[in-house]
Amino acid sequence: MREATQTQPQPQRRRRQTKKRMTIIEVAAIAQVSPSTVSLYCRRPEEVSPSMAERIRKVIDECGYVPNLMAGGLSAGKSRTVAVILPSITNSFFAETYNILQDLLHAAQYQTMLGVSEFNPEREEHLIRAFLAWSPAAIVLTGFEHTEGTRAMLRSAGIPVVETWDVTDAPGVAIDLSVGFSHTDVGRRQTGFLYDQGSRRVAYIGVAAAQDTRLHKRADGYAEEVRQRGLHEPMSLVVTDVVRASIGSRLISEMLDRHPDIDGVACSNDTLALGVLRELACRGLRVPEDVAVIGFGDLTFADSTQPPLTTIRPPQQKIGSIAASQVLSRLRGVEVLPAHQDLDCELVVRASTRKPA
Amino acid sequence: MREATQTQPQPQRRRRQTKKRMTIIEVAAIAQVSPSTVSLYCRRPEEVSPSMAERIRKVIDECGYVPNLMAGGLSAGKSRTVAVILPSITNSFFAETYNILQDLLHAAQYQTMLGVSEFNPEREEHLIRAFLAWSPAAIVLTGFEHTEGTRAMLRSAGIPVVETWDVTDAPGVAIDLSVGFSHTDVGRRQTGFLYDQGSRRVAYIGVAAAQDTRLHKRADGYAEEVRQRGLHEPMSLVVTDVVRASIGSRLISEMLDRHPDIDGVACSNDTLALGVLRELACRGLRVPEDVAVIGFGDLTFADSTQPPLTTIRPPQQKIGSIAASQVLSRLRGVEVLPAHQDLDCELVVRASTRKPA
DNA sequence: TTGAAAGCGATACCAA
DNA sequence: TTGGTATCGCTTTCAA
Repeated sequence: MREATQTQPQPQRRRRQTKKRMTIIEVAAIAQVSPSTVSLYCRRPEEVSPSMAERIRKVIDECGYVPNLMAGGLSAGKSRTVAVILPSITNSFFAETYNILQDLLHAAQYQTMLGVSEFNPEREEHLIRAFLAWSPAAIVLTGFEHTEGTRAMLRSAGIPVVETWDVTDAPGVAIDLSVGFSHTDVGRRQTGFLYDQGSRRVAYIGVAAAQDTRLHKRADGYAEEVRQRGLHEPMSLVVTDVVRASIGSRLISEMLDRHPDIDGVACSNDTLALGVLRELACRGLRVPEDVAVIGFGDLTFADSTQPPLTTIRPPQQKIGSIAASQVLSRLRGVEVLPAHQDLDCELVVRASTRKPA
Repeated sequence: MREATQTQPQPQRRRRQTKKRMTIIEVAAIAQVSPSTVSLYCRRPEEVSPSMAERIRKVIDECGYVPNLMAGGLSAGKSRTVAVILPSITNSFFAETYNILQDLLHAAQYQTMLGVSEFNPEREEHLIRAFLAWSPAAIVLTGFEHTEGTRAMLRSAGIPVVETWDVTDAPGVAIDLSVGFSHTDVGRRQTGFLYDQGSRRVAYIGVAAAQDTRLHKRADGYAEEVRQRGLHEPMSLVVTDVVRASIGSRLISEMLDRHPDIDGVACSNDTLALGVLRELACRGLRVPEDVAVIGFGDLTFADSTQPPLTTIRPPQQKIGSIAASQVLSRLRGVEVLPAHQDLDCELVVRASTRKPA
């Protein structure tokens, strides 16, 4: 409801009634300097003389002045914001990457905006479109799988783009910068390790959102390794579903029905592996004596499963810190080398596999 | 590097050389309407005549016009952004709340900015200060524990504030709106259920960041219930550390050393409970026959531990959806009732506890 | 229903 | 080093 009358007409017609935040002009007035100087102080304090700096600092502190980033961004044509898109943050390894990224970028005075795409490229495009309306200074994505629309938008946006959690050799695949690791290698390594510790018939099970190409690469790595060893045909079971441990139980059951003689299982994910361990225990199969199990992710529970889970630990934090430094270097105009970083995963050997010979 | 000469002086001096995004003025020119009309169409299409709307829509689609939200926000004095602060997103129940929030707010054309406070109120204050520079339309926090600075900033910001994941009776504690559940009740319920299913000596173990007051409330609920039953003194072990399953093993060991006769354990967290299960198995104690175990969180692995874990499931998604609707109602000027929602948790009974009598 | 014009609060160029 | 001033792109009165 509005007030029916106004006692006195305001000198300027007012557009908003809320108590307004302080502006740079008011700060300048109180500190008895020009707004330009205050602005300069806020952005590059070292270029202002110490005496003025001190005067301005005091006023800002006392008044609790918070600069309006929208005004600044509009004027500068860009904002101190970095958009980050992750496929998922629930019980996944990606969350840790965001934590590090947020910390590092925040320390450099950049805000992060997080979008969760649920492994869906259309959703990702939608998120990116929304983010671009904020003129972000840079954007961090997961993987190389994007819609054409996404690629077009990002190219014409002319800002640094970092794609994470995967690598590519093929030229022209990466939009700009990238940091990640080879998922094919992960699949090979999981599988190879199972053979090395004595398994002779190794299966692969996986669950993921339809569009999780990284999972499929890991499964491909499995198949390559199996073929190279030449002991049997690949036996893999990869389904599209939400990742729940109970699905691991279901999948290993199915696998055992089809191939009762397997003695090793590589899983696309630790959560899945947990379900596998449980199902094997229920069936009276011993781990690792009858069936060895290896996971992926090294999630927080992996060291306490029964038996503790051998797994591959992706460089979650390193991905975050390198992505941050790539972004920051680029924004500072420093050349980023290498533009594409290929990191290593760590094999964490626990009790769900035997000691390799 | 700059161009050495300019063939013709530009009509206006240019400030930036990058290819610029399309503006509302250009859209208006092409569609042969005024910028005001385009703006109106973007915000309230129904107030524009169908013929004009169609003309504008076509131009926007064809040109891929993306409005500059910073300009809009600056002009309107507020942005279509909602800041969300969570204590943690790695292997925690909070992540799911963010997913739902993001979805619902996005559908209503609001962006979310996520900050992770790591359970640290100072960090939270810092994040909020940074967010406020974007003039968010609303802000969603976790818990009622904030610094004085935070409370002051939020009060003077004059925007809807929703505090989540906890409830309070005390007047003046909540800043504005809230939605959550009673952690004391959770502690009581975990404990009560262990008694009900036959345990006579129930212990509590917990791990959390120092400032996680909600965990302490759950531990308090445990103590209350123990005292009410009157069978023994409370036996609890709550430490400050990162949440890893292996810590559960350590804590239950310590507990058993001090109190070898316990026959029930309530855990502050499922991850912890996993470590407990493992340690009990290692010691040859049967679950639930010798010691019954109950967790909190119903994380994705809880149905596949050995044995599957009885636990309390917090209304993660409901918190997110109610928080979103509280925010949206308030922003639409609708009165939000009730302003403080007290939700129920669900007891999920699995095999780590006996059947209650 | 449509349009003209005055800001919104910064930045960045240039001159002093 | 400091300050004057013209924008940045949109929203919002208010008048037509």
